[in-house]
Amino acid sequence: MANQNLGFHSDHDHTGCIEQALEGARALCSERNLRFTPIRELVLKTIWQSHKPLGAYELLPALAEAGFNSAPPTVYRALDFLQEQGLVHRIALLNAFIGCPHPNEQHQGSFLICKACNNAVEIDTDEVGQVINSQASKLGFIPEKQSIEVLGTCPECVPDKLS
Amino acid sequence: MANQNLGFHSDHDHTGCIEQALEGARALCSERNLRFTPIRELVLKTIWQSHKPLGAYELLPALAEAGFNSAPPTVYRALDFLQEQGLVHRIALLNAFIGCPHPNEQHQGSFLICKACNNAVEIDTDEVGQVINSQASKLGFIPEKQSIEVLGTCPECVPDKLS
DNA sequence: TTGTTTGTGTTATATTGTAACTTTAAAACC
DNA sequence: GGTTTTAAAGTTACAATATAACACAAACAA
Repeated sequence: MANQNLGFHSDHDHTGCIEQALEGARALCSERNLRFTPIRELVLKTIWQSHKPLGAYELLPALAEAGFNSAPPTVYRALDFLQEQGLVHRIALLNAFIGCPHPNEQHQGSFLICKACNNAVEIDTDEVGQVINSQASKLGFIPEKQSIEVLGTCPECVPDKLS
Repeated sequence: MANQNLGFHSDHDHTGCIEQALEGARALCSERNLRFTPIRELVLKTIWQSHKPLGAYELLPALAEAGFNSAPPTVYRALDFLQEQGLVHRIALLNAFIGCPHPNEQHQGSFLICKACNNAVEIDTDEVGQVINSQASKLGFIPEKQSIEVLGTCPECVPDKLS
């Protein structure tokens, strides 16, 4: 799957990202015999409108527009499903959700998050993740879920770039 | 400062942890010419009653008991102050706060969190933190704040220990 | 001691997330 | 095809977390 190592790039063809994500999700659900319902698809599609994490409540208007019930439980259920399947990640620092560019590979979902433009980019932390896990094991701790998130400023937003 | 490498140990003298934390905080504030007010002290002390992260609202009763105003802003202000000074960390995955055993050293605050008993232990992630930061830099990203949190099961709570 | 800054009191409300129950629609079975 | 079973969505109500805005008071600085 392409487009997964874009980094912070404002000038890519984002339509491609969306298409790929939806296509990938369809394939994945079909493989796993899961129902990729209209609501789930719409939520995923809305999340993929940008590379900015969206809050659950920001997804409600899209549901309303499409004629669905737009109460919180609806969107949280869809988000739960998408998270369980690895199609979206939740960013704890922001209470927000973002699409995963490679839902098939088993991984945690680590992010660089720009405070200025709000874009978030998923990074590969398999190696450091293993270091952390082995450190945990030494303390007798059995790790299950890891969350690595970095707040900062992306290259598009660094001051000198702007001047 | 002792007691900072306790790991998951249910049987330590916790009074020591509390005393040390408060003493350290007093020293730190005095050094930095900051006011360690009764409310700030009480909030810190309450947080240190255990090694379990506490939600902001769980701190309110202690304020009420001591005769202070116990509306949310009071506790959030104290928490903001304590966080700024590195005396407590916020655990994003839990929306909860925990005391920092070594507020003097510059660091991020990474945690192993037990889903069963809720205890959280701070771990040193300076090395992996640097790896992540250099990875970020390669993408032109300027990191500011890092959050590393691991959910799992602590040695006191692993099934075989219980049987 | 008079301003200025910092901390606290207070009210109200914003934001995020769930519980519990009903209704509908899809899938599985006969 | 019709019936049962299960999964998803609709709906209402509310819980949990966090902040805005303004009033007041105590500490500090000149």
